[in-house]
Amino acid sequence: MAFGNYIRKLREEKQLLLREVASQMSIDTALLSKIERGTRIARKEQVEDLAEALNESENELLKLWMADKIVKMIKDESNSTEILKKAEEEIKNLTNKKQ
Amino acid sequence: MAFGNYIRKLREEKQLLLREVASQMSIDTALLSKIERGTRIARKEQVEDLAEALNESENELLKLWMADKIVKMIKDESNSTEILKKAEEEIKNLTNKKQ
DNA sequence: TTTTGACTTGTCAATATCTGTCTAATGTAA
DNA sequence: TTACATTAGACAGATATTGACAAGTCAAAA
Repeated sequence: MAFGNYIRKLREEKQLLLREVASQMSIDTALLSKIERGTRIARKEQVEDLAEALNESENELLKLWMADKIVKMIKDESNSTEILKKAEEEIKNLTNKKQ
Repeated sequence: MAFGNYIRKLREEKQLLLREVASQMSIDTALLSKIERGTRIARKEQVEDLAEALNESENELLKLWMADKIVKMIKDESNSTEILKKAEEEIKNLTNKKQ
């Protein structure tokens, strides 16, 4: 499930209004609406604020948010899976080198 | 191998100079130098030009270039592998839905 | 039906980031 | 030294992102 849909679901489960959450995040309801609908990408600090406002794990939300950004980036490529595989491979190499 | 290192290797194997390749790409040598060293990210058209100038597969270079962008994005995250896994999962869902 | 409240959309100015080039510096081989 | 390849830093212009506002839709209540 895309990041936006996910946080909308969370918000609705907790029966919070856009304006309540947006206010806690110090942003306009319009902006939060767009984030939930996926027409705007949240900034990292906003994801952190969201975790706070929704009482959810910041790490987990950040993870979904980043995954979402990756998906947006490559979803229209025919070889998106290969791209991810290559990225994974590179990451593995990096972490080995780091040690 | 990171995108920049890779195209540098290709260029050196073919014994081409920065200024030769850069000229074919219609950019400054300084810019190509930075791209090869990874301090600047190439634009998509530049990758296409590179494929042409180096006589390499455009698709393959684009794939490596995108993978590189993903790596740059998440390499400092402790859970980078999880992020990739999540992205892969989402991509899978998307392609199923599309049909 | 009007009103109300939640949400959505389009637009805009301000800001931030990116882009490519220029110049000067560094490295290196003859 | 000289000549040439490459790199670093700084800059202006181009492009993208940001958040807010105002006006819109929609459904339920009055």
